Amino acid sequence: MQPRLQKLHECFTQTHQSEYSKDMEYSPADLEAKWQAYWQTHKKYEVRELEESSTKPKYYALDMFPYPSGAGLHVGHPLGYIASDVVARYKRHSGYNVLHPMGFDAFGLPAEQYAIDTGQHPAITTAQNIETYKKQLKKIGFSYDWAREVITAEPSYYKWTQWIFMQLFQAWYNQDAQKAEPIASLIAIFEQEGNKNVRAAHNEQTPVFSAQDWASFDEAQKAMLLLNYRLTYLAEAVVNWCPALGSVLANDEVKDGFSERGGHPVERKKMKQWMMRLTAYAERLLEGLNHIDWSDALKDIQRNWIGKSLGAELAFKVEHNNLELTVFTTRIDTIFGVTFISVAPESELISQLTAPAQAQQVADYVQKAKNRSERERQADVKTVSGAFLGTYAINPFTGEQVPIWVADYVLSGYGTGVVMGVPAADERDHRFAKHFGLPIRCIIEGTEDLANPTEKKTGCLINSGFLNGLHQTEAIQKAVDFIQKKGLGQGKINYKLRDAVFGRQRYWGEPIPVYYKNGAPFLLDEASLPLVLPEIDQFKPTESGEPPLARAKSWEHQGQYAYEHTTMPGWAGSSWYFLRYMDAHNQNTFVSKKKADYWGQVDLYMGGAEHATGHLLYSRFWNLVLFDLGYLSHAEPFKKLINQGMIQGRSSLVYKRRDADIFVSYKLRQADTANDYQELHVDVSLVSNDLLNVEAFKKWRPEYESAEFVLDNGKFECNWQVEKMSKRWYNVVNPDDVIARYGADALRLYEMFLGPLEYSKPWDTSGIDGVSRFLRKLWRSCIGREGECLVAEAEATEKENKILHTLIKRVREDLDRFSFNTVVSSYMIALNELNALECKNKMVFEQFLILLSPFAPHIAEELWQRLGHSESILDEPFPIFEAKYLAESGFEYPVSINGKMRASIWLANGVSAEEAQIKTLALEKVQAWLDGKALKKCIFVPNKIINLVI
RNA sequence: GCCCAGGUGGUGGAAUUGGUAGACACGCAGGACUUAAAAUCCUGUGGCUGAAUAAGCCGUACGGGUUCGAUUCCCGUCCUAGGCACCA
Repeated sequence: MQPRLQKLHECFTQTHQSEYSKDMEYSPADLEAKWQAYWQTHKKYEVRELEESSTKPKYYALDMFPYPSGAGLHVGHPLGYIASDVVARYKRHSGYNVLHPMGFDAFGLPAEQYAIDTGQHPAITTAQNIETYKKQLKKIGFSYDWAREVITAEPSYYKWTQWIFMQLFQAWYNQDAQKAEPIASLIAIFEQEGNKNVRAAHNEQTPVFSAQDWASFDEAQKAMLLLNYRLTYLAEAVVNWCPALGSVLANDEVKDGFSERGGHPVERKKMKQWMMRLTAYAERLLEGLNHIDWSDALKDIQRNWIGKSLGAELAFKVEHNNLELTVFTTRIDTIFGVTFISVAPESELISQLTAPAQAQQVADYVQKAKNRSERERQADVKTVSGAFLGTYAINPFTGEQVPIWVADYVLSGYGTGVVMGVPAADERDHRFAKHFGLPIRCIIEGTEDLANPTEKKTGCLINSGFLNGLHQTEAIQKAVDFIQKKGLGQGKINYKLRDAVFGRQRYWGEPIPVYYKNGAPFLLDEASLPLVLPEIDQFKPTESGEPPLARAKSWEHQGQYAYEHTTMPGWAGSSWYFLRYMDAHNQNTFVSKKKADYWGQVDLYMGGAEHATGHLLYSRFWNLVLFDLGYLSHAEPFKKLINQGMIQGRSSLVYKRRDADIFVSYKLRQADTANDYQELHVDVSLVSNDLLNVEAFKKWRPEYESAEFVLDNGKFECNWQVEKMSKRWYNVVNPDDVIARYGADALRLYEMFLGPLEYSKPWDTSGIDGVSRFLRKLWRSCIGREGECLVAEAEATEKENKILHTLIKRVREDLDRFSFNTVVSSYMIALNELNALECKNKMVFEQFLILLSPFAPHIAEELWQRLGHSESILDEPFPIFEAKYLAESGFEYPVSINGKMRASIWLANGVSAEEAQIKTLALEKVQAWLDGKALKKCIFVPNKIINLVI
């Protein structure tokens, strides 16, 4: 614990452990340690796969495992863990065989950056951080089966990450079968007929060869050709290069031209890289979303990222040339509005398309456009630039001549890298045409008089030949039919999704199990896995810019062939860890088919939405590949997924006058407009209920030792604001401190009580008093001042049963819809009501404790024992709701007049509408409101409401 | 710019299918117990008018609409957070 908190903490623990001995007083520190030790020694959370004869259904509750950072956990991290633990425990009470594991995503940049700075091996830093995390997690009382812990950086784990890489390498995507197949079946086709007729996901510039050609190739040539088809392949590609990190990054690791980790600038660079053929699965990744229970928001993020668009590809002939330009468009219906064609600056056709007179100008422009960094291009999206090539293409629909331009708004990587310019229907084309004075031809009815015709994008077509009068969908259909009949092109689906870069020029990652022979990559034997990360003297790149692994001494395959020097990215290990938990110690395979089939899909996956386009996409991809190859029986790994919100910090702010060392209490500052104030963040541990502990503040900030503090009514009030929990704002709250003061049960209850799981909400430590009070109240309801048990066997009264069953109903219903916050409040309501009745019924409290135990397992175990049980509460069946206890003989109806609640009336069940009306009208209050006016209508909804219209 | 989610007291939030808006909790105010404090318990607490624990008016971002009845459904506007962003 930080020293400044130490004092505060001592002060609190003193008051809490005052006059009573431990047996009498609710003392979370003691009983939580006791039960955590009990669970561990009795292995209460170790789970086994069950025999087929067992009737217990399985349930797999999973948390996104953490990257163990040096800072340790703050109270925001366990939010999702607590929720999934509540579900895991609830399912266990409900008779499920529950798998609830935890592990660590242990490869990653921070440990490596630290290694570069200090020379400390990242394995050591990582191991230390994992220890800290585990200690913190264990204090919260999770029901994790630690015997199944996985750590991605351990050779026994990454052996299988490498093995999966090998499966991807040895597979190709058969588009006829719509699935991955072993590469052997592709080689068989090549031997038979070459690659002419193969329908496979492959690289663009794959040469065409015959069976004879294939037979004549040597080993290295064959290896290079097969790379064009493998699901993981080595290719020259434009990648996101981050000079500060010395590594390439995947698209999801780059945000607005900066690296997501560290915020360093990222450049586009052409490099030879290991890639994953993610695009082969674009359609299935999209389609699979329809079969899983994820939030629509998250599915939308993935859908947008995959970016499917339906369109058409068609060829424009180039004048005085044999070339054809193929364009991709989603609006082929606007073809009659084409007034120019533009190609991307990266296009290899430019030199052939450029007229000699324009050559210099075009070369200059292309050079300039290529030199612009990704960041520059993104920064001024609105700047229009381009150059005329001096040549023309022919619009196949009209036979018209249209000029060909090069323009940097055209992306080489999307579609065909050629755009048909329709300035009357597309904003970018419009901007371009305006800037260069190209003609704009309106082709949609009602746009002729608009200053900017692109404001109206749909409507009846005009000036469009045989498409005139048609609407968008019909016109597209007719135009596509036309180009297909004429052989000009065809309907085409396009995806934004790109293949994922898989190599990283870093040390702290899984070595890629590949060596090079005659320049071609070859896989290691399965028997030589794992390929262990070699020791190196420094963790930096070599002087010549090679990745750190190039520093490894005599690290060669069979003593002669160089190993691959890049390592796998952070997402490799996390793309399959959920499978390893099922069979964590298997030495023979990554997961046995039997166990994978037993546990099947993850029933509940809890984690942050920030992984939407990274981890959650890559995991689905690997799972699909393993499914295709027959290792798994389910295509989608995560059946239900919940994104917990972020816990934000609640920062405390004080105000200091700029002209002097004078701090002024918040409200006085607000009233004072004459002076200018500086706003300062203060550590939230120095503030309680927005009141600053001035003496503690002076100790924390010695430079203000002699500053003046202007108090308001003897108190110094702070302002507050919600922002990200971060050391920088001094608003980080450590769960260890909260547990030391209130206990893990209170922490668990409070995190759930804060609000709906999916919401982001601020952490306000003062609110935890409420749940802490609730737990103490519960304790005192069961345990007397001498430590004696206060509850006894008795027949429960009608009222007690009603309270209990109301609670059972709410807890079950709310847990089934993952509404954790309302469950906590229903515990409070029930306890308040039982206490009002002075209930001391043993059965009622026993049932209450079982209902509570998923949220507050320690106190539930302790009181369960003190109520006379020798067995743990963990496997007690969850209470069953019985409607008979809630039955009422009537209902207290609210009576509203013209929709406003004015009175109420108790009516027996089964009362007729007529009788209800008569009785309601007889009410004095109703008579006063009627005031002689006629009743127009009476609405009677049984057990809901009576509404009188006058 | 586009897509998506949301906007309810001083604060976190509740109201599951359109049916008593503000449950539960924090905070605040007052009281009891105590030498005192802590802890505990009790009472009050959306705003306005009012002496009132009489009565009424207003009130779920704002403006309309549908309905006997709208926090909930529909249309428009504003704001906040997230995602995407020359994707043809």
